[in-house]
Amino acid sequence: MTHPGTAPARRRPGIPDATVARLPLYLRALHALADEGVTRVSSDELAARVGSAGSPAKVRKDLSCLGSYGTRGVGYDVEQLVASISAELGLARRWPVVIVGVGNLGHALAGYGGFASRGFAIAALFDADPARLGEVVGGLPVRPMADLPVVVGEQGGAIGVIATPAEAAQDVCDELVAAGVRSILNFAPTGLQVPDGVDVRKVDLAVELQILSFHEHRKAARQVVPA
Amino acid sequence: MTHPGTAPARRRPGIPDATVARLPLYLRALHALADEGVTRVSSDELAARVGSAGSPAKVRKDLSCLGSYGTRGVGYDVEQLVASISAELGLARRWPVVIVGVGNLGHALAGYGGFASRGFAIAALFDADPARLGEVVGGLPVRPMADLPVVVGEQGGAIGVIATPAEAAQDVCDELVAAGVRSILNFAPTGLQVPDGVDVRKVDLAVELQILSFHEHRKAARQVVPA
DNA sequence: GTTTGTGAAAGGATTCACAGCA
DNA sequence: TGCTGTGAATCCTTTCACAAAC
Repeated sequence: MTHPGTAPARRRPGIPDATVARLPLYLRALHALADEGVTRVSSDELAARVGSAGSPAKVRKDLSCLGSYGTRGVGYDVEQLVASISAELGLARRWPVVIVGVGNLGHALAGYGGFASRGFAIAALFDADPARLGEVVGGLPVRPMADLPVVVGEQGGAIGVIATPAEAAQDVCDELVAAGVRSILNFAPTGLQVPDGVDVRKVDLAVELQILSFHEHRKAARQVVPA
Repeated sequence: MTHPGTAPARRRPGIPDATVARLPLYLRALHALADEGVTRVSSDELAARVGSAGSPAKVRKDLSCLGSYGTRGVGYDVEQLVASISAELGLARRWPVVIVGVGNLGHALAGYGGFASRGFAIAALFDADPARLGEVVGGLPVRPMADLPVVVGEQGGAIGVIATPAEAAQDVCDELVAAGVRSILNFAPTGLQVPDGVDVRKVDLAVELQILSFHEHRKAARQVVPA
C-alpha cells in the first residue's frame, strides 16, 4: 500500500484478470467453510481448499487487491471475506440470465440449481425452432427470439448464454448484442465476433478434453521412452 | 530455428501451456475452413476466425512450435495443419471417456454429438444411485461404480468426466484415480485434490458467470461515474 | 508485394522471502 | 510464535518489428 495509517481499505485501481478469475473459486470455498461453521481461515488452508489452482502466496496477493481483510498471525474472517468478494464481483445484485437454445445442454442449464444459489436468476429461455415454443423447461416457457429485446429491456440488461449449435451461434450473438446484452457465455463450439465493450467467455467441452488429451498423450509417450 | 537447411521439421522440446490451450481452437477453425473448401489460410485470417483469443502474431508463434508448416508469402496449408495439430494433441487415437453422474448435465454430455466428431468416444456411464442403474442414456446403460476399474482397464486408460453434485466429487475423483484414470474433467463446483501425475481441468458454470458479472458490474459503474 | 518465422522488448503473473504486526 | 502484506526476483506470455522466403 502506498501510505499507511489512513482509512482501513482503499483499494482497487484495476484488479488483474488472473485474480478476477480466481475470486469466484475463493468465494466457493469460503461458502463451503461457512457451511461447516468455520469462521477463520488462513491463506494456506484456503489455497488447499481451492485445489490445484491455489497457492498461499497467490491467495494473499489476490486478497490484498480487495483491501486488508486479514489479521496477521490469525488469518482471514470468513464472513467478512465472503462479503468483500461478493461485493467486488457485483453479486449484491442478482443478475438476470437469458439462455438461447433449448437442446440437450440448454435443458441442463435451465435445470441447474447452482445458478440461483450463486447470484443468478434465469430470466427467460429462447429458441429459434418454432416447434419448441411454449414448451416449459425448468419452470419457464420457451419464447421466440423476437421477444429477446423486450425481455432484456425489462430486466435492464442481462447476461446471455448461447447453447445453440455452432452454425447458429454468430447470428444469436448478434441478436443478443442488438438487444443490449454486453456479457455472453458461449457454449457453441465456434469463435464469436463482437464489438468493443462486449465480453465473451467460452466453454467448449471438446476443447477441454483435447487439452487433457495432449497431456495424456505426453504421459503415455514418456512411459514408452523414459527420460 | 537454430540452423536452417536440414530436415523440414524438428520441433517440440516443450510446448507452452498457453499454446496448448489454443491449439484446439485453431483445429476447430481449420476444420470449419476445410468444410468450406478452403485449402490455404494466413495467420491473419486464422486469428480472425478464432475470435477474441487470436492475434496473427500469436498464431504464428504457436504454429511455429509444431515445426514449419507455413509458406512465406502464401500462408498455411489447411489440411497439413489439421494433421499436424491433431498429431500434437494426440488425436490420432480415439480417447475413451467415462462419465460419472447421470443427472441433468450427465445426460446432456452423454447426448452431445460433438465428442465423437472431435476425437472422443464415450465408453461408459456411471452413477452411484442404484435407482439409475440399467437406465439407457445416449445409447449406453448406466453402470454401477464398482464396474469402473474393469471398464478403465479394458480401455487401457480413459479420460474421466465428473458430473456429480459437489458433495460426491472428491470421492468419485478418488475412485477414478484408483481405477487408473490420470486425466479428469470436473464439472462439480468444488476443488479436487489429486496425486501428482493426474491432470484436472475444471468447468464451473457459475464461476464463468461470476467472472462476467465482475466485468458487467464494472461497466455499469463506469457509466455512472465516467472517468 | 505478401506472409512467415523469430529474436528482442514489453507486459503480466507467480513465487520468493522477509518485514511487520497480532 | 504465526500469519499477513508486499517489494523484488523469476518466470511465462504477448507484442513488436523485421529479415528471410515465396
